[in-house]
Amino acid sequence: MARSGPKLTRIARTLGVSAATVSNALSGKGRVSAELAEKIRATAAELGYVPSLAGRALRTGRTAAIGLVLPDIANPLFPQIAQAIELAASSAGYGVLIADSRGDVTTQTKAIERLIDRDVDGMVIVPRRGTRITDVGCPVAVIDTPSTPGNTVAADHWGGGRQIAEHLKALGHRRVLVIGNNPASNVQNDRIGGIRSALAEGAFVETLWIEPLEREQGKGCPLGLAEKVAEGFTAFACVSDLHALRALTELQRAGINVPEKASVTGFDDLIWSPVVTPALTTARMDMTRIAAIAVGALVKAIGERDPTDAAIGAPVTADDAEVPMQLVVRQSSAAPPRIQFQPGQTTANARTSAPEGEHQP
Amino acid sequence: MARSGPKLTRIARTLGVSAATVSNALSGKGRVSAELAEKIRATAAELGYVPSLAGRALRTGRTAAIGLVLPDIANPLFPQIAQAIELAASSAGYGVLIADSRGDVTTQTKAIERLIDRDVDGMVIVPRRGTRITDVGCPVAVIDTPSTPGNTVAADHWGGGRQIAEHLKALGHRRVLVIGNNPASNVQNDRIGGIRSALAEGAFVETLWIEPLEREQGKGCPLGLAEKVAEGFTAFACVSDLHALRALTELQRAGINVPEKASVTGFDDLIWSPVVTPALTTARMDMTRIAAIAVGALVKAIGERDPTDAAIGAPVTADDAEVPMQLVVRQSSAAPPRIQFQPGQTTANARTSAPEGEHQP
DNA sequence: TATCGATGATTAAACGATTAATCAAGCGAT
DNA sequence: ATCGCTTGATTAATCGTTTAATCATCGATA
Repeated sequence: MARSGPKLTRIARTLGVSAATVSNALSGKGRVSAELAEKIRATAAELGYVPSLAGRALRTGRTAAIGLVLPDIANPLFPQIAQAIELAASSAGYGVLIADSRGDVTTQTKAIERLIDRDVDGMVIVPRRGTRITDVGCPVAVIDTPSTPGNTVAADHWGGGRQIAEHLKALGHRRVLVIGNNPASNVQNDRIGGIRSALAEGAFVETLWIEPLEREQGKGCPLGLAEKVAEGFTAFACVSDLHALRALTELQRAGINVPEKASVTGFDDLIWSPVVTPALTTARMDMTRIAAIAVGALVKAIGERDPTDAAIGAPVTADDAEVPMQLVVRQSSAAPPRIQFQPGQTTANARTSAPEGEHQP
Repeated sequence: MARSGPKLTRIARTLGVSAATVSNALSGKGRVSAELAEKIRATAAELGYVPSLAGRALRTGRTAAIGLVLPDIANPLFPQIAQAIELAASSAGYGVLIADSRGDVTTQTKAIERLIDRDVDGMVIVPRRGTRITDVGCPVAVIDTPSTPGNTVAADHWGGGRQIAEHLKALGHRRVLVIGNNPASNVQNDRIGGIRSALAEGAFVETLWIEPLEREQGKGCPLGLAEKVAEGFTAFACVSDLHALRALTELQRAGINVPEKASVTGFDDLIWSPVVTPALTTARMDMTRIAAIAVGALVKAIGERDPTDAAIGAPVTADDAEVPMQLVVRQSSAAPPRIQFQPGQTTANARTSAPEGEHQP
């Protein structure tokens, strides 16, 4: 209720015109003379007029609010996403309502329903791994991965995987262990696909899935990376910085120095990545751009939509659905130990990227 | 606009009564006979009636939405907080609008203004370190620390500090380095105060502040913990798990095994705490309870407030402003190395808490 | 000069709910 | 039988904005 501020009628009365004229002048819609419009804008600004969203919503059927649905709000990416979406939305004049789904599917449905009941104009959904977004009854932007059908916009996870892989290859790694969490995740599969494709010739790649392993051995169980090192693996390419962190500390704990004896890479450039020792090499998404595209497409769809009609179909589409990832090289990746080098390899090139100090045996 | 769903009048027409009666029946306010009320509720449920928030907001001046303001949305605690607040708010019938302030003070003010312009009924603010909440013009619940004036509810950070300290003391630690980020933070000061107070007799405590150090030596600089170990420090009590992680990896990297040669503790039980090796000993806040109290107090204040009056004064108060923290003992804390033990110490007791394997020299 | 069009502003209805004021009916007591 | 009170429901106003329809004015055209 615009906290006791001036209403439209207040401005109208002040200038001796009708409320409709004020509305027209401010929205630039009806027919208002230039000078009167200017005068109206001036006094509106002077009085600090802020339109009542409630009044407008009632009349137009638009609440100027969008919902943000994340599968797992405990996801460490959440801050990045929320921040980016909020920025994009607020500069487009939209508010952001959050919906928690605690990973649970039924809870997610409930959360979406609550948003609908609140009459959001649209929603941004980062779907839970593998979940298909059912028709929700308002425009929806989906941020998942380019290979997902119905995806609106996403980082080029595959390309990010390629970049990580190229980086490791250039350093001289030939036996790489890819560490993922759950094979049902589209994002993870794309990242891994990218890694494998870039490493296809001349390198051996194996994949370790954490979640199945933990179902067997219990949460937080060791991943057995020391054994993998013994098997000749020199690099651990993790599908998220969280797993990279896990790998890093497990290796360190086992006395395997990173990056001298083994390299570790992650994804997403999460908060701790630059802070740990050694700082993590990772691939970052351009969340600001992704959010801008998602919200842009959403707002466009909202504008084109007749607010009185009911459900609409598929998620909205954007012109630019694929945003490149950026490789961030830090200290957790370097050339593999000498003994692992294959004959004919350009060791010189690889060595230059290795951090100073702590040389290998 | 309750997406093409049935309106009040629709129910009224179906039953041949007036809209006012339906409204009264549903809200239980006016005078409606029991059987008619029941019939109305039944058909409302059957038709799937959802009241239009916009219509209601316009009439009552209540939007049933609250704002959530966090100083730094990149804060890794954000997911926990947001999740808890959202849960508490939604079960009280409120939606949660997020406001990003990117750490910046002016941006924070802007964000708060946007929330006001959106007519939130109240807001929950987790203030930036040291910031006093100016009068915002709607009820406000502040979550900071019990010692902050104007605080509504918070974890007992001091008590959490004491628990960490008691734990370390019981393990036998006598030289403890406390690691904080910024001395201007109320929360950090309380945590450190608690630690120091419990360690006052019979132990030596020093505090290391990261932010000042980084201003000198650059972001991500080493904290020099190996030197501290050489100086005889056996435990590093960090004011956040993020710093604990930094300390842990720096120590591991320097070849100092945790917890055999040095213990590391954190705060907040962040996402990675159970996952790293060794898993972090930490102190957790009961965010669910804190959020419930904050939102409860807020909702109460909203209910008592006359929606037409303007600014109100101080933040709302709650009966129970101090929620105890919970010590979570994991593998990163153990008895200090033998050589550090003071004569007359009950080493047996301390040893029992130490993890098996990897014995000290 | 009467008419047509364009221009600039006003009127009034509508969005969907809440609520104070009003009204009708039933019943007990005077 | 009438007055007054309670009960149960209706009427109508209201919140603040938007917008279709209307109206008045003036200049130009026939």
